[in-house]
Amino acid sequence: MKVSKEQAAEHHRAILHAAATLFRARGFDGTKVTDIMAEAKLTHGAFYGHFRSKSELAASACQQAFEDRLDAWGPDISLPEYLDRYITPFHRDRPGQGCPIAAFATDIARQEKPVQMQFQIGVSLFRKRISMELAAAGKHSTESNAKASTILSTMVGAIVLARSTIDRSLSARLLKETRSTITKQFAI
Amino acid sequence: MKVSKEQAAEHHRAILHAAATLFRARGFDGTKVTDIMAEAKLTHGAFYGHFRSKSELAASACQQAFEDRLDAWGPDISLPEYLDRYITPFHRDRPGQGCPIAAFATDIARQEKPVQMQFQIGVSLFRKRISMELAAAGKHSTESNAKASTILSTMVGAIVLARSTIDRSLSARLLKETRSTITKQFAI
DNA sequence: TGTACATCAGTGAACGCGCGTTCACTGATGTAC
DNA sequence: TGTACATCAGTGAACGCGCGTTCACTGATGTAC
Repeated sequence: MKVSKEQAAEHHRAILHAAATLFRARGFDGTKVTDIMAEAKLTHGAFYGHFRSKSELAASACQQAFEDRLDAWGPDISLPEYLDRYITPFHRDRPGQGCPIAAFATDIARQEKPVQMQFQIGVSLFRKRISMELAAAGKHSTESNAKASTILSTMVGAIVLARSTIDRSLSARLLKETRSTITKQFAI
Repeated sequence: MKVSKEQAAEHHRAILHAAATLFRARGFDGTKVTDIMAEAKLTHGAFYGHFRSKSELAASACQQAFEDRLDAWGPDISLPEYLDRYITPFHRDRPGQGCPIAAFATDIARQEKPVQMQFQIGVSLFRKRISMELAAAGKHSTESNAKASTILSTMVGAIVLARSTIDRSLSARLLKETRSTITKQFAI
């Protein structure tokens, strides 16, 4: 049965949002089109009225995930504050709402080019933001790019490792240690 | 046609080796049983004479990959030397022979328990080794566990990020910057 | 404003391909005599 | 040492399930008069 144009647009957004969440939580291949549509309260057949293919959705959902994430890092949130939120069990346990870099890390290489492009753009924006924070706060702004790379690697690595560690207390310790070591080593 | 017991054992090893390589290079789900068997110069039907299932092979191959990797880090190789090899385009471009942590990072959560267990064991051994190197070389041995976590996160994060960066020169810069920042920050 | 009809978003059955797994068969191995 | 036969590793066709995608159909929307 047909629905109103507004309703259809709402559905489109719901599908994109469901995809951005599920892809991050279960991976691209681990998420079925039917799952996404069910999450959006629709049946799978309606999918192809909204997107040309699962792969096309993957690219849009990747972009969406980065957008949401960068929006959530408001300009009032400093790098130390952001790290305090990022390197946490809370973030570890919510991959669906979490950092797309950590979520798609190894999956992305096996996706089609358009998905990789979106990922690429997201990573660049993310690193730029870190670099800017370092430059704003610190003295040696020439080093801020290099430092940003290292800090980003550490952030992503910590979440990825924490997620793959079954022992929850060991996993939490890993996060805590990493967070405090960053503070000491980079003085942030 | 039947082959000798030695030949069969050789085939078993070949399958395991092919799996350890291909799983790292293309992921668990991205690698077909047929591909593994072809790499081992056999046909897919023979697989189930050697392993009960693809999943069982995944666990063995994961263990194998860690074993190979840790064996390659001989006792004569110091942490700085190991980092010089790890955080490189060479490593980035050879996931099949590379670090299983970086290769399986996000995949592992979607595998069956036995595979996760093997991964877990491997990560622990790896971190222990880093921690020992730090304790041996440094003064503050109480901090070496925490530092080891951070360094491991950074190593894994750097390779994962470098692999997902399409622009090769940007990717190489990221590695170079991360390697040198670690030296400065941790004095190693 | 009310009615008739064309449009088109959504439904759910069905298709088809890929891949893990099974199985009847083959023929070399290696054991029994 | 040589021969006959049972064993069993490997082969490749076939099975079956899952999942992305298609399609005929439905019925509410929204336009034309």
